[in-house]
Amino acid sequence: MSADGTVGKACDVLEQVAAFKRPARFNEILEASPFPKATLYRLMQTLTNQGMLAYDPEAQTYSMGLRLVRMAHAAWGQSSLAPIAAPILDKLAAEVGETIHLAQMENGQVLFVDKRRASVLFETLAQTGRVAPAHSTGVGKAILAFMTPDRLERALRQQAFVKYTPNTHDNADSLMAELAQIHEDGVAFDREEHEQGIISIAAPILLGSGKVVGAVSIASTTNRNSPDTLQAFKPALLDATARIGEQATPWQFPT
Amino acid sequence: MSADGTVGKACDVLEQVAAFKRPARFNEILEASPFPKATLYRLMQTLTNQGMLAYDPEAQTYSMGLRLVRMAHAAWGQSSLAPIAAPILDKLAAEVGETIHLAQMENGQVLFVDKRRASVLFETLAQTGRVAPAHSTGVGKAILAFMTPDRLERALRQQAFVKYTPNTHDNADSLMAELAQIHEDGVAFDREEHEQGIISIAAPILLGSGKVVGAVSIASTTNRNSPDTLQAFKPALLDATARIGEQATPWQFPT
DNA sequence: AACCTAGTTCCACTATTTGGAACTTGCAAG
DNA sequence: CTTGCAAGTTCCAAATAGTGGAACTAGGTT
Repeated sequence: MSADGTVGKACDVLEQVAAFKRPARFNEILEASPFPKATLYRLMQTLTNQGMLAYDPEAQTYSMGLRLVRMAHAAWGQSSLAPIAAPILDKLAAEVGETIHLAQMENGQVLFVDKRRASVLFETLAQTGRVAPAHSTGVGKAILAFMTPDRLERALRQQAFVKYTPNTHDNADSLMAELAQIHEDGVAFDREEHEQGIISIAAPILLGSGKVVGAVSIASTTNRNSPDTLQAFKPALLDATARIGEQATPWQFPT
Repeated sequence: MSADGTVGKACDVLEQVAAFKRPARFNEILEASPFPKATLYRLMQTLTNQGMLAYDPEAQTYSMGLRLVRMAHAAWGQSSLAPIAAPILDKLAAEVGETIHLAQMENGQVLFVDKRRASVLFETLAQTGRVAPAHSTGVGKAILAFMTPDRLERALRQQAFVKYTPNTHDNADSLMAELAQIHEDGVAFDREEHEQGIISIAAPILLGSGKVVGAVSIASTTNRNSPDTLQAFKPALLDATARIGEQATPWQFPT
């Protein structure tokens, strides 16, 4: 994306490697990257012996380093809502018996920071850390609806409006209309806009100052629920987000 | 630690910020870092607008950026045993009803990659990503005991032999003696060596080639169990580690 | 109003990064 | 066996990007 000197390039490389969902060969990464061979090579060497990347000499592949995992652990504990929200999400999960997501915004994209799975117990990290587009998820819309106009504008400019299902918003205008309504209502619905058969109700997490810092959603399938029945969870959901908002100190995201 | 050009410094800065377990002021970080003010300042700016750090203008604090979380998610799927081991750990957890850890080695330190909590359901990521010393944990010793001599030597050179409890090994010799015995026995015990009241039984995960890539432990408290009763879990544990080892492709750690 | 201290900017100096090209490996086809 | 090709690695002079001392600004304190 941008080019902030060497460090910026290093970050780009990390991102590239992350983009392969498996360990990748040097050449694969080279092809996907804008850097000349020698440059990329040196960068990857540096990152490798910093522990940010891991190189397997036998398979000649690079993957993300464990040092990164350790740092991310710190990140999770520090800059995210997750640790504050955890007990509240536990309680909410127990109450509603559905899958719950906690999300934050990272430049126009929804980042899932934590979740509670209804029945099957684990897999937490597997979903946590995943990114979804803002315009087609309950949490995304809940966050957008409560952003300040300028932040909203910036976020929307980065939207691609990919049409995942027939219900997905495919332009800014229809989305904006819904956002206004969400703002009034206090909760957002995902009516199979991201995935066929999956619906959710979501509410923003607001700081005392009124700043949105994230959102919580209760998701279900069309088999078990409809948007109308999800409506029943609204009080519990709003209670949870309010409590998280109260407890959140405003170490939130920049810009 | 080491100095690999700008990127190395950037990593050091990230580590510094991570070391504070809360968002930190510029000056706090400055004091803890070897870099001059201007240099640190520029580095942190770069990292911030790369999303590796997050800056809160209101509180004037830095914390780890969400971009790291996203990358770590990739790391989890790529370079760790976790996705392969997940179903097997689930089964093991159900069988033994105790807390289970999955760990990998990162230059002399044990990194917890995944866990299953006996009773309380969640908190997964909270522990996942944490680092513990190798000489005083079941998983650590299980891994060390099956390393090749040269890797072992390198790993031990980085050990500090901190004495956490009266039972902790405080020198290489006593540790080596136990490692030999563990190698023979196939499992390692942690007899309150890291934390008073916590014991565990651990077994290494071996690749077909015989290379250790990690370890699994079953942990309990002295109230509920003793090393002797943990012994009863040995078959289930060995079965689990064997199965993980079979399925693991050798994208493992470098050097 | 004078005085700190945390945070930010400046800028000449220099060390680091750059990347084209040449070299090495390892394997596969002739 | 040797020729050819592709992946990976090293070189080095040119130039860019990083350095850090010092000077500046903001905002709070005595």
